[in-house]
Amino acid sequence: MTKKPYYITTAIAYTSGKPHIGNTYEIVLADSIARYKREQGYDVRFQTGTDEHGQKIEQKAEAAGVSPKEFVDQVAAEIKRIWDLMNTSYDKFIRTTDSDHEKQVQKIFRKLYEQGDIYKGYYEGMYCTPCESFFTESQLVDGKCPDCGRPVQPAREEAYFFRMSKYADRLIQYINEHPEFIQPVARKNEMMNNFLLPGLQDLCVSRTSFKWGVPVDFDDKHVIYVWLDALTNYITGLGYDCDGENGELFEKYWPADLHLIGKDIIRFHTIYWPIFLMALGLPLPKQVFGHPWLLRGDGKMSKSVGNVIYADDLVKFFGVDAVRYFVLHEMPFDNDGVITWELMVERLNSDLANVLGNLVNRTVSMSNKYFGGVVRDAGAAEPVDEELKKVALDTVKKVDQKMNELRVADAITEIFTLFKRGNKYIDETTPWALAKDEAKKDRLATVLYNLVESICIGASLLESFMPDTSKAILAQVGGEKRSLAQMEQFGLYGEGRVTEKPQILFARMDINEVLAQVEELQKEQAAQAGGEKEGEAAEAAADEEPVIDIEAKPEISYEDFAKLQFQVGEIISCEAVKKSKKLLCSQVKIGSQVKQIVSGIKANYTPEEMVGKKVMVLVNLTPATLAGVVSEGMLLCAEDADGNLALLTPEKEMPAGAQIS
RNA sequence: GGCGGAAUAGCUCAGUUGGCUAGAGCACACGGUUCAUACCCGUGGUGUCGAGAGUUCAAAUCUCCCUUCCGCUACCA
Repeated sequence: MTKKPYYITTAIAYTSGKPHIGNTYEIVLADSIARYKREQGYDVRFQTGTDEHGQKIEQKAEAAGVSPKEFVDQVAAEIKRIWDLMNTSYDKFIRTTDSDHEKQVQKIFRKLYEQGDIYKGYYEGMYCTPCESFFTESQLVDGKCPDCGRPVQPAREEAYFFRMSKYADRLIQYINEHPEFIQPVARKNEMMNNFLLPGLQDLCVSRTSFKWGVPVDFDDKHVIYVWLDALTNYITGLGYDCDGENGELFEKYWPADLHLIGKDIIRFHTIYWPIFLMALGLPLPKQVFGHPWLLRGDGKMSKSVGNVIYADDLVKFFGVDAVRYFVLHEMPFDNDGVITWELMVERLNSDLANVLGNLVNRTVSMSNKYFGGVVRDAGAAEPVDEELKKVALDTVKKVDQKMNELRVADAITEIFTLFKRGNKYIDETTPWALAKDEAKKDRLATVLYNLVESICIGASLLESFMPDTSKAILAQVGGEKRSLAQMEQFGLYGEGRVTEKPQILFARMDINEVLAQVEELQKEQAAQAGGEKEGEAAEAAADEEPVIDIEAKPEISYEDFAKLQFQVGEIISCEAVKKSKKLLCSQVKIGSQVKQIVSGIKANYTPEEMVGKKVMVLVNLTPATLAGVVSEGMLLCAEDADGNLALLTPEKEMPAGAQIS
């Protein structure tokens, strides 16, 4: 009998730095699903890997004084090390710098170009520099920018674009006919309403502003931009060949059953990726699941604060399986989950140590004490046993059902319900009381047998989620790992022995001690981050603050620059713009006049704190109306990669109206 | 601004097509127990099911409206 194939992938991790716990969640989740599918009898192919191109990496490598390849080799090795540390059972770790991948990406690009899906676009006459937007001819209004009405400018940049609109209707149809394609379903509406139904924009698929990428082989000024390079890993990793010489793996496993990705890249996986596949004449993946994030409960993670949680630190504290348990259990299906040190210690103590660890411990302990470690069913059944058996067998079914819905957290909860039932069974049967009566020896043996049998079932189910713990439990109770089919009945254990002494599976931890250690760790981390900022770039560039890349604009002449009039302005009053989430409206004193200026900085500044600030103002900008309010200039701001804004202010006291040049 | 989602116990959440005294886990309190990792078992909730109105024999559930939060998106001079 041939097994049914099942192909599951994670997103490939960007090799700009060490992955934190949020990245790690995805691989552990995928691993649990992959392991469970194997249990279900599928022939599973599980692929993960790294996305290694781009300007950010080019710049980081330069800062570190190494070549981009050396840089990504190091980071990719680190990522792989953490994936291995987490005991994940991937079959293939693909890197986008793998030569066979790069070769295929080039071939794919060429093929799409030759069949007309990719075209070379020029910004000439269609680029509005102030709006930083590229428009097609049809979008222009009277030959001018449809947004601001100003003339569009000829630009010297060229780029390749993918004709997305050509396939939009087919994609809409596919999504409508396959309601399970985008998970959770709420995301489907977002994609439809925001992108597909309003009309898809063509996607820029090449860059000339950096070199670290796969070159377009017929036009080597260009490198192939991220999505065409990164997304295709799912097929190149199987040996896809665009000339039709596909490897066996591809024929067997494509289309993918599940792309597991973070919710931030759903758009690329549910719109661009399917369209690329359509263009290549390939079937689409069956399902894309955009999982939520695991966040810290006490604020955003930040290296400078030192509260970034890394998987290997967690493993040092709690061990691999405990960490796997945390991330899988705390992550709900469609909302962001929260993770804190307190929560982890609580889960460790109550679920892992008290419920599971202690159940195994007391069972092993009693078997040794009363029967010298021998476990066998003496046949002295009582009605109370039936309920335990029922819960055990039901748990198997419930776990299966939850896993088929990808409800991994719920599946684990079901297993722990069985362990809890085991503890209750001990109280119901009071083995220590039975032990006092020689006539009840058989009953005592049967009780312990039922316990061991239940534990074997629970431990076998646990394999997909906590593989080492599963093994450790089975070893302690002298049981064999069961297949799903073997868990349709209760009583397969036969006769066996438990280990001589119970091993502590999970030691309880004291929250205060943990927090004290965490504090030490955070100090170290913050100190390290501080050190890096002071310029020890070569040493630890991978952990530095992010490099900011923005699109390079064409060079301008001094004359162009001289057209811009900057002056210092003083904000004399400021209020939020109604009808807008991001805009503040300021009255700005510039020399003897006062201008009203609207700025999109509400997320970073309150109206109160704006007042009194001296800021840099672009004064001679054509007035425009924003959210119904006239704006007569622009406040200059710096912006980081996360969109945080900082107003530019004169470094020394300057009067309002002072010229800036 | 557009589209969508959410609001239930101290905390995290479940509540299927409207139907009995609204549930689970954690935390907390008390009781029991002693095989066990100071553990386990049991008991304990006056929760205006976000506010208001409506439909119905019956609403956490359906409709309308309001408030607050969140997601995606647009705008952000």
